[in-house]
Amino acid sequence: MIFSEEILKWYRENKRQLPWRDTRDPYKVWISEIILQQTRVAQGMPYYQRFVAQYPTVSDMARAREEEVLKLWQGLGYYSRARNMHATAKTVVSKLNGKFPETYEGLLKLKGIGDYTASAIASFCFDELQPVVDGNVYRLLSRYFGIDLAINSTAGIKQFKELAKKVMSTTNIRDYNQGIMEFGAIQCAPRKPYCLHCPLNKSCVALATNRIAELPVKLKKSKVKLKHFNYLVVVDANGQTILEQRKGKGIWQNLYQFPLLETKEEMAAISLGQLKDLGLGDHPSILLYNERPMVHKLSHQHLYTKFWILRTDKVVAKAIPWEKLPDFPVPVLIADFIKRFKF
DNA sequence: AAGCCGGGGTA
DNA sequence: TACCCAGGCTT
Repeated sequence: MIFSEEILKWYRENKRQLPWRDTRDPYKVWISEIILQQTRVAQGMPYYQRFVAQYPTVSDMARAREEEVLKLWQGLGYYSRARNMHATAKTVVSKLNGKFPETYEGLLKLKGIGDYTASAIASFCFDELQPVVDGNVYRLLSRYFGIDLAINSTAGIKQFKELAKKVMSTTNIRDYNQGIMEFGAIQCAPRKPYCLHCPLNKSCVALATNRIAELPVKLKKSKVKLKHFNYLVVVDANGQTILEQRKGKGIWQNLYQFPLLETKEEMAAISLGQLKDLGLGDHPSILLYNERPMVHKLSHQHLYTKFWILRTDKVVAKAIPWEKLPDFPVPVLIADFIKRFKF
């Protein structure tokens, strides 16, 4: 049987019921695709439900404040997705009359929509003949066709896209694209795929040559960097604390955190001179909350973190009541501390 | 072309 | 642990 027919058949028999599969509304499909970038379905599902409930239309999202969108996104990671999503909602409303573009080319111009996401929305909503090539598709194609070209090299990206286009269905691109990703995710899983009862096992090159475990090939990723974070948790005379918004380029852009001292080495003690003009007076008490640094692991950084509790009998200007903290979008590292810290 | 950007699930 | 996830943007 033809490759695409096998995919479609398998999909009909094995598809999961997912809310964004019941609609052709590009707004909802778009939300689901942004959320699912580098994110498993199980992790993204509750976020999808919350975003659709909170913002039923693109106008609702466009009207929201970025902080509110980030708060709803809190815990999903890769926060540029949320910022770009919000910016695109505003663009669609202000420049496109509230309507999403209906072509791959048009969608590609929007912030946060790259080749994969433009192909997904164009094919799912408008039946445009564009193949989707996500991590699942790379894996399936590299194994089935026995291709050891690195999937994240420039040549690999180009070749896999061409191959995906060559083997795609031209009669039901919507189900086929959903199907090939589902097949890769469930049947052709990263480790221990179910080759024994795979409908493609008669013609899979990797299986025939015993290379399932070696494919796909991926270029090595850069090394993890170690950083030392010292958070200054102020407790003032009114039991209020200080939060600052992260600006600039790095991680957690536009999220909030306690005032931060980043150091080259682990810090043993804090002197009054390091308290960043927080307005704590001359005699705050300094207590180290965790003697052993907590290690917060991101994919590219390991953050060795200490929380320093700074109590003062002064009233600190612009301090925030502890009960207001849940209103602010914060990294998981900060949210976990807030949850555990009782003062 | 390579680096950067989160957090969580899985074997 | 190491790898991966319905990737995209910046340098």
